[in-house]
Amino acid sequence: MTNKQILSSVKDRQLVEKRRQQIIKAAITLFKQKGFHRTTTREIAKQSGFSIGTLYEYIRTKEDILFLVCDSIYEQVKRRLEEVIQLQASTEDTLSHVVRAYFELIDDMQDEVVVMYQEVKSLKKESRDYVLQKEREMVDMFKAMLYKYLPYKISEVDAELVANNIFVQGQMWGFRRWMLQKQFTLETYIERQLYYLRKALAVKVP
Amino acid sequence: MTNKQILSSVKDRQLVEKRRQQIIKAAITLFKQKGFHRTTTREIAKQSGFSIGTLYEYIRTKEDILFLVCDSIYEQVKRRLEEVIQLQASTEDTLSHVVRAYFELIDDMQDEVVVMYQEVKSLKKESRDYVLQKEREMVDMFKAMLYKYLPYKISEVDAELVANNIFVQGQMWGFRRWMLQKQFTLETYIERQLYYLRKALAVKVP
Amino acid sequence: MTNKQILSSVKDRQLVEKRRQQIIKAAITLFKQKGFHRTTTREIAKQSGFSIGTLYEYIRTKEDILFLVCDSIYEQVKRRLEEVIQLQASTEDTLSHVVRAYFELIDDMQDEVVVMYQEVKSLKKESRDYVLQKEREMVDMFKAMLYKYLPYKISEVDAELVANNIFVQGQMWGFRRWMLQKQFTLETYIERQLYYLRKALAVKVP
Amino acid sequence: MTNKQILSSVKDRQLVEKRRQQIIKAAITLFKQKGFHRTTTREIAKQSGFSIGTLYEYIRTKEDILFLVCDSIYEQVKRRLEEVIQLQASTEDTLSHVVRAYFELIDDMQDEVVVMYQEVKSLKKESRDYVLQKEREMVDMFKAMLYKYLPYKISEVDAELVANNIFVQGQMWGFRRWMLQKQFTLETYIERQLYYLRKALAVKVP
DNA sequence: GATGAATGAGAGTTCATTCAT
DNA sequence: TATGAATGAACTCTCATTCAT
Repeated sequence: MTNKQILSSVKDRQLVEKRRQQIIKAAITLFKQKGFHRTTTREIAKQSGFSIGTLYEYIRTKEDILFLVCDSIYEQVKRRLEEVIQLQASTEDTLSHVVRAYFELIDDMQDEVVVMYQEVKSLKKESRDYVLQKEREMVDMFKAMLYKYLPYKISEVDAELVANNIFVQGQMWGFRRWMLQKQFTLETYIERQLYYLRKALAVKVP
Repeated sequence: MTNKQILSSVKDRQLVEKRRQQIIKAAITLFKQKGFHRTTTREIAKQSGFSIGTLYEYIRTKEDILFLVCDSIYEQVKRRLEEVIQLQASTEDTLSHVVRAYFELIDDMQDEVVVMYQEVKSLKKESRDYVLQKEREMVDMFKAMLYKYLPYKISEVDAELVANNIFVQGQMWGFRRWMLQKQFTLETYIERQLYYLRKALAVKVP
Repeated sequence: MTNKQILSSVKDRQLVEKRRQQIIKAAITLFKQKGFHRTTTREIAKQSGFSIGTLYEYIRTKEDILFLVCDSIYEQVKRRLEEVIQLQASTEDTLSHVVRAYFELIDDMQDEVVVMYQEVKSLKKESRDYVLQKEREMVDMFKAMLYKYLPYKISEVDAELVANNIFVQGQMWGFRRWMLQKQFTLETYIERQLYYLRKALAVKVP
Repeated sequence: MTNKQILSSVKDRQLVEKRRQQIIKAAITLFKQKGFHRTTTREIAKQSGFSIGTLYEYIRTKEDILFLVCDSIYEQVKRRLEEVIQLQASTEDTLSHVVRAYFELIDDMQDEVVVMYQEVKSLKKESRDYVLQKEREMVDMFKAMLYKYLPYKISEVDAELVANNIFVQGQMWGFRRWMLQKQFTLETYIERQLYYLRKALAVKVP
């Protein structure tokens, strides 16, 4: 799965993987600055450290690059979120720990996250659906946590809502920096969001 | 303010205003379908009902159109939000009423809202800042409401946070339709968000 | 029919016609020198006397140019052949007159004819079929003449064969110059071909 | 002669010959489908069964491949024509036999012949002249036959004309299939062409 | 001898913008 | 004011050819 679906004329699977990481890294840097549409394939090639011809040995169209980028970021975020959940799995107040870890993760991958949310919509339906599936899965992780760690039974609809709220509040930290950063550090942001989350969920932990 | 800053070679102020409304309407229709970058000025002219030459009598660059569109939408949303606040100003549980009205407004202007949030980032810094100022003002309206109607004194930081949360939950209804619509109608969405909002704010109203 | 099927973004029909004649003329000149594939659209634009952008206001793809060229040449050859037939319609030995006129016509349009036969095959099936239909019609004119002016009844199969032979002997004069021109002038070529044609058809005229 | 003039970095003469046969076979297959210009060297390498690198060990440019192909086909046609002439050399009505054999040969090598005539023009002058020399030689064979087997003395000019006509009528069977095949089988085509040829030449044989 | 990754000139095409009418 | 033909910079993508392994 993942990159596999994008054809490359180069046979060496390892090399393909390496080159694609270079492409992704370069593309994120550039998309961050000027967005997908204003970034040219030549610029991506140059930033990747090879020629335009070489770039096209590893992708077929410019859209492929966008897909690679979005897919890679979603995959990373999701993987890191999974790791966190696995680790925290037995602590008390796991909910808070995971939400905190999620917000930290977003902060850490800030640039990537911004790029991703700005550009997924430029993917054509098929690729977009594929990528958004991962978002669905992340929200589902939050739902699963709510079911598991809440001291009472939450309805499915409410779990869906709260999970989405958490998810979006994470994005918000990436996206609305320009508005939030005057008053919040990551730490205060997490702390206050958790405060209200616990109140909303009537969880009394720490 | 607003359009005034964009130069037009046509002198008749009224005509300028009329034509620009046509342009904005046409552009929103098209941006909704294909986004700003994939829409051509020719298409906008055609959809507006006049020639490409005429289009350029009322704007100077393609970016101007984007600015016109974003500015117009923000302005509308903001104006409608102000109206709502004015109207509801004396009811008990004004908070709920306004939030509800805001969510309904977003639902009503769904297409415009999506277009706006997808494309503001394509504006160059200066125009973007100008437009985002309106977003700041909207958030401030929510903050003002919290100060005014909450039965206790909320800290500025918390007001900022909650106002942003409300604001973003509105956007969320416009943006995350693909994820939410299986389980929510506008009514249930509003109802459940308000439920959690009240719990978080420890407001016990209805 | 003809050009009509190729879309142009320019509205003025007369202008379209005029510009396309320029394009056709330029393209023939260039195709003659280097063939379709080795000629660039930029070169065609330049030779046409306008910019690359303007070229693309009158055609959509490079293939369109090839179609325009082939179609135009076939149309001309066919039209001139029809005129000749009309004019000669009552003379005795009309057959010889028409064949002679046809050979002269080929000689006159030598460059065009060579270009046409070299490049039709590069058209995609649909366009090619459309153009070749005109060749079919020309052969049919010869067949019609054989039926009408031969002093005996020729079978359909034989009419088909002889008509094709005449047609191809015309092309041959355009195509095989490199081989024929050492020994033939147009006049001697026509004279000897007609000599053998009459013998083959057992027509004794002049 | 022949391939010898095309340089190869590989020393083993036999291997060169073997590889080139592979290349020629692959190229004909591909040129038949998409023509010379639309076929890439990579495709030729793949179809030949080796890598692009290896391909370039046996040729220097893409044009070399075209030359190899054209030359090889001309050589084959010519060789087979010579064999036929040798064999039939003593029969009465040799003329008919050879012409018949020539038409059958064309039918047999139809694909190759079509490829060849479509693409020779893409060779650069020098190579083209080299290849066309073989065509000259074939026409000369027909001329020689006319001198030898006609019961009267034919002028050189007429011999040239008739030889070319025969030659072109052969090509015609390869090239104008789309027009001829509704009414002719190879057999009827040969039979009717011979019928008219004999009448034209006033040969009364069978 | 064989391989295939790398190269980059160059091709076709688009589209924001201008300006004469 | 309105029009739309003209422009050309800029973009994506291809492919013949090379060369280190």
